[in-house]
Amino acid sequence: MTASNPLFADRLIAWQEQYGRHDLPWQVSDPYRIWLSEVMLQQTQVGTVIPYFLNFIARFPDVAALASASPDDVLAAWSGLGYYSRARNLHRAAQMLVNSHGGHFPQAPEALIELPGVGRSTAAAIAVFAFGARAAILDGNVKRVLARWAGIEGWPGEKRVENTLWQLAESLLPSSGIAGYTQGLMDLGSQVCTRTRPCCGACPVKEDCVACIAGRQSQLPAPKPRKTIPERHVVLLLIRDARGRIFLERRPPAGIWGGLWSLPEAQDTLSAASLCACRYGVNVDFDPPLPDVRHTFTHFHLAITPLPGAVNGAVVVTDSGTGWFDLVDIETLGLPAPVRRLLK
DNA sequence: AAATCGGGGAG
DNA sequence: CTCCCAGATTT
Repeated sequence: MTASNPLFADRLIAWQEQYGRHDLPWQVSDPYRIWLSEVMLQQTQVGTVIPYFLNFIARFPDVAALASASPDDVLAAWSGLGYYSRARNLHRAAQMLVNSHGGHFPQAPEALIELPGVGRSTAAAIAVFAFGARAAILDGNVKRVLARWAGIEGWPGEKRVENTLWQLAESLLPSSGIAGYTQGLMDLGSQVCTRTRPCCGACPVKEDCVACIAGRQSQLPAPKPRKTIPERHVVLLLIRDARGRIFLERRPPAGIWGGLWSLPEAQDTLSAASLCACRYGVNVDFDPPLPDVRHTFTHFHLAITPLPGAVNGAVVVTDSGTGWFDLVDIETLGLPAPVRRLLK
């Protein structure tokens, strides 16, 4: 049902006609402008591309003009867009078109993909918009739309996930109205099915969207797995009083270990004493730090430096967010696992 | 500060 | 094949 639902394309086409974009400067029949826009849009947003596009076609109105331009002039027209290999590839491709294709664009995606700077998705987009070919695109917007609609798990940068998405994209193609459908996918991804806070109320395929139905819009598509999990470091203070009790502090309600009793936390070993005096009104003599303890969370590593110390003199009365506890009582307290381990 | 984006090129 | 990069922009 999902992989071959004809209604998906029909709803998208109808939505695009009413709500999609129809007046972009590259929504023309000229393959040159379509190609140029697709390359510019590869890593750059529509709003940024428009002025560059207009300037570019003013300077280089067709393939022949671009092919005969100097590399410096092409780069100059590209300056500010970034990813300058796109401009160099564009220039090379224009010369290939003039020298090997009589200045005309080949129509098949398999031929278009031979041009430098044109990959599978860009080749399909050109073939669709310029020649009405029945081909699937898969850019970032489309990946997001399809991953959400079909509930495809995993990070789309992963080969397996990307293959699944390509397969799905091919299977959803309509038998007619390919240009409106393709434009609709792009428009939906950029205007409705946005990365954060998608406007699902305005979506034409919300009725059978897995992410929308399950409320999993923020989880699909899965984000890129962090290669290096961030490393954070804290100093946890093991403060004892004369009776051997340990000083604990209740953590703020939100954030890590929210609301749990925990050891006081310092930025570093040097600032610990002044922190205790200032914040808790106690004078603490600290011993040398104990060896670090590592604890791994889902999204970061935490290196804990345990810093033992003892209060000298009378203990000042504390507020309800802090307290002195006997080790036996600590057993029954809600403590973060690494803190509990530390206290043993 | 970290993620994003499609294609090319290196390994 | 599988990484890793380019760069401006967004979060």
